[in-house]
Amino acid sequence: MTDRLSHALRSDALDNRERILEAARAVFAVDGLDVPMREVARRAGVAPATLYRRFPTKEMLVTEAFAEQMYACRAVVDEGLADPDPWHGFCLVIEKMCELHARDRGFTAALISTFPKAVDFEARREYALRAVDELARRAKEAGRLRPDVVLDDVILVLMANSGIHATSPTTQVSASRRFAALAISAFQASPDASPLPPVARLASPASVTGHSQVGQASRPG
Amino acid sequence: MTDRLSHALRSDALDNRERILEAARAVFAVDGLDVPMREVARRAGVAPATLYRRFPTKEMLVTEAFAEQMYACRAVVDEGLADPDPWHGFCLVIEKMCELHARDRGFTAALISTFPKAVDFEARREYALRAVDELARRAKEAGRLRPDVVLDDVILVLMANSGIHATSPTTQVSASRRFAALAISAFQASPDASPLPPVARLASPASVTGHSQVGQASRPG
DNA sequence: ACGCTAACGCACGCCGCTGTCCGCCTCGCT
DNA sequence: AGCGAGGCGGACAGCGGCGTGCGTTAGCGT
Repeated sequence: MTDRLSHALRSDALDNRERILEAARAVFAVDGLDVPMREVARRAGVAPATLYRRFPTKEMLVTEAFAEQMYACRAVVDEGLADPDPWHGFCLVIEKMCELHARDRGFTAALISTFPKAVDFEARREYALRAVDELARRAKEAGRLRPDVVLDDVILVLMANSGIHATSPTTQVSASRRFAALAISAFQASPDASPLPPVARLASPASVTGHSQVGQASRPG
Repeated sequence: MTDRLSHALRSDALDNRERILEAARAVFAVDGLDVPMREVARRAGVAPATLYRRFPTKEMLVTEAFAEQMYACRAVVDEGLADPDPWHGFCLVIEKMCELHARDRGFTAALISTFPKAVDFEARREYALRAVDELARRAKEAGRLRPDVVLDDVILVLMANSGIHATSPTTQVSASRRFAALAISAFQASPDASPLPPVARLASPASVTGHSQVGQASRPG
């Protein structure tokens, strides 16, 4: 599909396109998605018109800019799924996802709430959620993940992680790492765990939330 | 100090002032702090000039609007401190704080990150942090709070809680409640708790963070 | 009741962001 | 090397929010 675009693009245009995307990624990562289009253009050393020609709407720019992040996202969940120890894989996913979002502020915004229309995002998102769901099922079967945890809880934690802000990128990832560890502590099966309040239905798709208990091992009672 | 202002205010001015604050609270709670000043004025049934006359800067408006929230905040920590069971008090503070922030999106923004100049906020904030610190110390002594938890972790959780967004207010508080429960699970002392990654130094004041271990019982080493 | 003065709101100018048009440039084909 | 189409960038108009000056209104004290 890249060819469909690039076959008609001249070399300088392609070059500019790449620089725009690079600049967009950089500035989105640091300042979030609310930066003006002109700022992206300025950092790319390009006039606004050029930017608008390549990416008529900000949504398109964002979608393209975070494509590789989406790949990273998929890679993380696949890595988690591949782990022989499901609990370890689950923890890995939590940690990596939190770090991913900590390193790129804009990606979180893009993924969580901002552009619901980007169908490509939706598909990948659902894939990731299904994978986490499966991982959680296995981790519960292994007795490491507490049984009353729900897929929405994972989303909850990811959303919460996006609320963490720090002054420096270093502090940001370190804070996020710490938070991920705390979240994992909360998810860990424990004999003296208090029951949780009713689940909050968030954005998990119906195809996954059909069963309210995430990765619930089919138990009769 | 209210008298110092109100003695010079005419009755209609005072009435408008109250309506402005009410409108500000309402809209800040739902939409956060990024709403235009004119929107507040519109909802209050007041011209922009009037709003600006009463509150020359948005910071002043926010400070006044959330004064009662700050009282509520203090009340929560005091209630927690007064609890004979420190762990129960600690949990109470976490829960109530999370709910407070869930119910009022703008308050979170105001408290956490936005207006560092509001000295009154700072003082109250520090007071609350000291109280939580003390509570944590006692809860650790009682063996209920895991010893490697740090005051910054509480801030971390509160910040994270602010990242939770939902479509309806009901879902919002329910999600936040669930999150608070998970956080408490993470904070709970447990024999099989994995060690935590290094703490992320956040915004806790030096007067409290002088000792890095929150509420650390004085141990030789 | 009357007037003084404070408060109100309309309307204005300013600024930053958005998105688009048009003349010049340059890449790429021959 | 020359030509043509596609690309580039400066410039422009529209919009929305911000903060303020000024004529008018209405509270409050006498």
